[in-house]
Amino acid sequence: MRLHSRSDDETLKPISSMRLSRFFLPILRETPKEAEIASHRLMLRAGMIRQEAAGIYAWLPLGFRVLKKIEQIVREEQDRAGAVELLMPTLQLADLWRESGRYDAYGPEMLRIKDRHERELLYGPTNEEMITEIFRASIRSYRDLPKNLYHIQWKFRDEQRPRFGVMRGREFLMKDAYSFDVDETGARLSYNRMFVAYLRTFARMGLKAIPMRAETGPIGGDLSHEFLILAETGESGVFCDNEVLDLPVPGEDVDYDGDLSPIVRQWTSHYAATQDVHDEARFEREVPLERRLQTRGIEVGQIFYFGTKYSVPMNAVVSGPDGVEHTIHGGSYGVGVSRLVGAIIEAFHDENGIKWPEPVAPFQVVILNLKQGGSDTDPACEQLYAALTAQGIDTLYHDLDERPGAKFAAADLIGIPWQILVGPRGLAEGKIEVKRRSDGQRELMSPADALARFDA
RNA sequence: CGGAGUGUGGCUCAGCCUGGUAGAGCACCUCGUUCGGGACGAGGGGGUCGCAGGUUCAAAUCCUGCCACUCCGACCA
Repeated sequence: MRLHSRSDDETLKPISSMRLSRFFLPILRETPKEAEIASHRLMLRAGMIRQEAAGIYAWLPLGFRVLKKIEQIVREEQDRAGAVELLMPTLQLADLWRESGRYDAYGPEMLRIKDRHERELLYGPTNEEMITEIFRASIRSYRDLPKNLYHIQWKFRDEQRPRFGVMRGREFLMKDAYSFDVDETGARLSYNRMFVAYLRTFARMGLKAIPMRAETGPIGGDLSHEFLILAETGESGVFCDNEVLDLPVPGEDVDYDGDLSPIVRQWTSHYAATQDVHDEARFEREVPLERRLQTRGIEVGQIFYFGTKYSVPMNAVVSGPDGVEHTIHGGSYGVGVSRLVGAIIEAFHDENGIKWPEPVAPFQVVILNLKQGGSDTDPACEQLYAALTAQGIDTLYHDLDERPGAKFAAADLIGIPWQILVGPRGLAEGKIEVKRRSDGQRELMSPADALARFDA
């Protein structure tokens, strides 16, 4: 199988187009009874996931594509902000967690297992201990700081009650980054970099994510923000000044080495808090009545500054400019990558199915051959499919011998942003129809015009 | 972890109360007619009825235990 093709500009580009006849897309016509919320229902119906156990899902090809797209956006923005990717294992030694004191503190949410030698292991719910161990083994000088290391890896938290599909699974894919600085001043700069990176990350997925002051929970520390997207089905109650919805998101050219505090200040000066930390008196004092927004939200990320919580017990120190050892100041920064798949669907769907924002869509375009086997439609579809693929557009060609109605329903369900309808009726006039999934807008045009429109 | 439920073909469900050798719709296969918003007809394939015991001539159905899953609540990226 060819995995790559060489395009005109000599860069390697993966071939991501697909014929439905070769794909694996087990669409369900009826809604499985266990699915309560829209994203869970639609992910099951669209053949994106299959439940294997409570809170544990197999990612089928369509869902996997979206997961990968989201993961890549997260990765690009972490890299842009100066974080460095690595990959830590899912299994960790219990002894490592005894060093920080969390092995006993964490409770039954942590999955504990033993190997054949009776050694105690755990399936990592997070990686502060391990990254601190990795850091302290190699970094000795303040001159090597700051550092921010991250990985995108599967986590396991044995939730008492998993629900809402991938929004609250036990196994989930998370990006977790860890910053190391010589003092609190430096750590707060690292915190701000992640703050800004998160604003950009979620905006690139088409989401309005609002940073809110948060409790620090079992991770510890004294400075933390949760990033929530607003959705009625969210698990957290939120109170905020609706002006935060219109604040500008920093562009690609943001200087991560510069002073980011004005951006952070702008986003944090408006009232925004989850139910846990909500202060009604302050809310009423600071926000005029007409701007008070009380709704629900889905947490898609959280950032913490936790100081020396792990570096003290685990003895992570560097030599400072003064020649003496300084305990490093740390922060951790999580993004729920798999949760985002569900969260995005919650934000973008209608009664017919999903409406993917283009940056995370599993395909950009789906071609619907309205008369499979037609002497005019088949070659027209083949030409479009080949040309779009050559243009670098991820295209799904619905080439199954199904009735038009079934193809329309399937296309709406799986939510590809653009549908190209190729039928004998339009083709008789040399036209095909381009339909935008987000608003249903349709336009008749020639195949050549359609190709021009999608010329990246 | 408290409370409430559910396990019957891939999916949605009926059958269980009142035991008698397993059904429907959708999906799938074959043929034909169809074909711009989930077609129709005819024929066909597919199920250890969650698992293990027990009662009985006979268990999807009654009894006991276990397992899995779901929902409400408390808790969490």
